[in-house]
Amino acid sequence: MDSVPTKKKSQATAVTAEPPAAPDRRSELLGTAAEVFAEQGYNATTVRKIADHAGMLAGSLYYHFDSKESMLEEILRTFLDELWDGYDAVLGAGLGPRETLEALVTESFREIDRHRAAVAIYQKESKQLVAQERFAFLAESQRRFEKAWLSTLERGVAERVFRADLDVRLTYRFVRDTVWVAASWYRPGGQHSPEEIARQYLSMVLDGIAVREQP
Amino acid sequence: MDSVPTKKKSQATAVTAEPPAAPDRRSELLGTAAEVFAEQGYNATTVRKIADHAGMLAGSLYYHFDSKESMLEEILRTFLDELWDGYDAVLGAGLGPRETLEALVTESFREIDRHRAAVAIYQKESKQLVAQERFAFLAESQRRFEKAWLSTLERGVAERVFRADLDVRLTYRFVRDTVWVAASWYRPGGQHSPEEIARQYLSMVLDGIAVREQP
Amino acid sequence: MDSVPTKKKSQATAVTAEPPAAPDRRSELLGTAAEVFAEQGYNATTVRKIADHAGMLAGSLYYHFDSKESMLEEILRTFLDELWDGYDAVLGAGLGPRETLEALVTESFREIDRHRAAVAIYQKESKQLVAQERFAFLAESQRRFEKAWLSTLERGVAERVFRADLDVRLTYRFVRDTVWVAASWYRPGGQHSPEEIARQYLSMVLDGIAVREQP
Amino acid sequence: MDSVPTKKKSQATAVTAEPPAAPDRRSELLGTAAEVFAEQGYNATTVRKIADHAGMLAGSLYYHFDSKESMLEEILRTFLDELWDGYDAVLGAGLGPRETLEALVTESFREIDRHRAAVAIYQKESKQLVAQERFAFLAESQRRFEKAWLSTLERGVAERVFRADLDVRLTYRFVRDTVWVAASWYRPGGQHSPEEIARQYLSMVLDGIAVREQP
DNA sequence: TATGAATGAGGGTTCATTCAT
DNA sequence: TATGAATGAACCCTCATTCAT
Repeated sequence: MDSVPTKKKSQATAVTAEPPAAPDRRSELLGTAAEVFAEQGYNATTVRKIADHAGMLAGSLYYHFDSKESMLEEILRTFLDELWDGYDAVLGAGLGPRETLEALVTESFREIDRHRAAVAIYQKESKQLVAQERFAFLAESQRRFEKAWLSTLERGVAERVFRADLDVRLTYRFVRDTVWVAASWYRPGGQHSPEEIARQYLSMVLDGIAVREQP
Repeated sequence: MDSVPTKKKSQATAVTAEPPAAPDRRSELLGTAAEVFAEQGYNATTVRKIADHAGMLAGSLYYHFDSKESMLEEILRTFLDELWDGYDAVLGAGLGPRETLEALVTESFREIDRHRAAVAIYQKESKQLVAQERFAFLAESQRRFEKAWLSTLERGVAERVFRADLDVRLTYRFVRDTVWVAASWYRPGGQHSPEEIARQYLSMVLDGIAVREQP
Repeated sequence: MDSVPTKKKSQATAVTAEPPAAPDRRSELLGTAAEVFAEQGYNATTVRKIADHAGMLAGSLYYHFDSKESMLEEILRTFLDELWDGYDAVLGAGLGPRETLEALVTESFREIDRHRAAVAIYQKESKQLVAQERFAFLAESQRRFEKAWLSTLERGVAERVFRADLDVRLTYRFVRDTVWVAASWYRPGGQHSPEEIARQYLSMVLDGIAVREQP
Repeated sequence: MDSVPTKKKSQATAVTAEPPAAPDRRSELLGTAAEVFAEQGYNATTVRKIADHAGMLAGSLYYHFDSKESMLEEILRTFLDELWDGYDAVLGAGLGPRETLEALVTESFREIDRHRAAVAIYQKESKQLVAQERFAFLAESQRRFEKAWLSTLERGVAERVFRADLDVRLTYRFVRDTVWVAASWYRPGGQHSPEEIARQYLSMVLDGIAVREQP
């Protein structure tokens, strides 16, 4: 199960919770669902599979959620909300372009660590989903995302921190993809911490993998 | 349609004949299917949608193919066969590690150009598919792929062409994913040729995006 | 193949035949079809299976026949026509009840020998078919059949050749079924000739299998 | 519906309870399915027809059963299990050959009375089914069946209870077929009880239908 | 909260049949 | 006469969803 408690809220709910033994059955189920969606794909995941993983019958899920789609929506919304909490903090910190890029990448790997399943789902499904009204928030998020990265890269080029000959859009795509695609192989609790992966990754992106010729 | 001209043959056929213009209704249909699979995802693609795109009824497809799955298999097999033709040529050319890496990346972007749809399908579906006996050839290909890249990177490190502090496996994953994920946004006939994209990408990977401090 | 040439006609056609090499492609195909119908059941037999056995494509059969059902009809009609040729000869011969019964049974086993496939089809399918207008001739045949047997049995009882305590209808059913069901295991050219099987069977039906107590 | 009361249990349940009157929606549905299979043939029976007879939609059947085929399997298994309960009791009772034969025949007609539909299905379909792994139990049953009958007949011949000139295999086939084929016309609740039919039948088989010549 | 049973809309597939060549 | 390709109806089955209990 995805044991990802929403950071700040979790404490609040723990306090106010009324039915003692039900701190958040809902989030528990969402975690389970996210896990299965990530592993098998949204379409290939039947409601019954989710229910099986949760130890209940398919129909029973509908007490908690309106539909399979609403589960997906909630999973993605929760993830993106948290992601933007992090990103906004970085973007509002008044850092230089290189430091911003480093912070964004590091924050991204942290989110992958926390929401691996949601990220994997996002990667695989968002392209089809954005077309639906219900998932318009994905498009909105993508726009903000693109803007944040592009402007950081452009600022870097302008300030001569990044190379002048970059095709900024192309670079943006490469960087974006490489970061998020990591969700497909990253396993939380493995040998690399998110921060370490970020460092390695940044080292490669910023300085390249080739040995520099010593003049 | 999949604008995949068979490299060398394309000229020959263009010269010789149009009357036998239906040598391969089969390939035509596979191209259509690949397009739809790539756009909507394999599971979400109904056989009827493919048939619609091909201007026929769903049942008619079964005159040409055994099943929806066999279409998928043939699409992926054809793509991988051609990919390995190209890779094997590169790997057998006796190049140094840096040149090998450059040639592999360039070849990869050429394959994306030729088999965009198949690559996109491969990216999205292969993880679920390898579990099935029928798609065991995907696992085999992945093994060879990993070996080719890892050994190239290791050779580069040993020959001091690549940085000594690389985490080779991590680097492999980054490079691999970034290259192939390009299939999700690449549009053949767009403003960037495969070779140009390869060049930009290699520049980033090899030398980094940061401006080098002049000591 | 069902090597059942229509007895008398075969010679006639052989004489009149115009396309030298096509004495009766039609009957050949019907024989093939009957074979497959008998082995797999009418419903489970696809037109393609018949065509495969005949070395042609499914669609090609429609040059020779209107439909799958018309093949079935022709198979059954041919069989019943011949059956009644034989039965009518027996019934019109003015035999006593016991001799009539013996002759009918013997004739039946001869038909099984000649039209094994058709008999097997008849056994399995006639019950469903009679409901259709097209196969009304099956019902007609059944009526005649029942009448022939019942009257023979009744005559036998009246003439004290058969036991007085017989339930004639029940006996009729037993005799009828046992005779025809033999088509399901009979193999032409096996160790028992039709006449020998008839003899054994008649011996059992007429005299019983128990040893008679000698008073 | 299949009016198949479980022999001994029927009284117990009749006494204890009606509220838990739905212990077996499953058996109810199987009875319905058996009825339709018997009447229309397995292949010609659509799942929808079964559902219609049961007053539900086709898809709903799949809540109770895995597939159409699994319904067939369960129907045949249930029938054969009960049949062998009866046969084994007879075979283990230490009767003489004639009494064994009488008891087997009587038991057979009782099973036809109880499982008419299943017997009819068995008759029509078992030949095609045995080829499938899933229905291997049919072949097993057939082997035991043959052995039981053949040995009884042989014992009878050896003990001079049955005629010495019998072709035992042929006799076995006649007896076997005549008994079971009765399922195609037998109607439970008709004018003949199973025991009466058995008596008539045995009288014919044992003593023949011909009047004995009084010496 | 959860179950058991059912719904209804498809989805992949089969197959008898048609028809231009 | 036969082929190759397609049609269209029907079939078995799946699955998200509903609802009385």
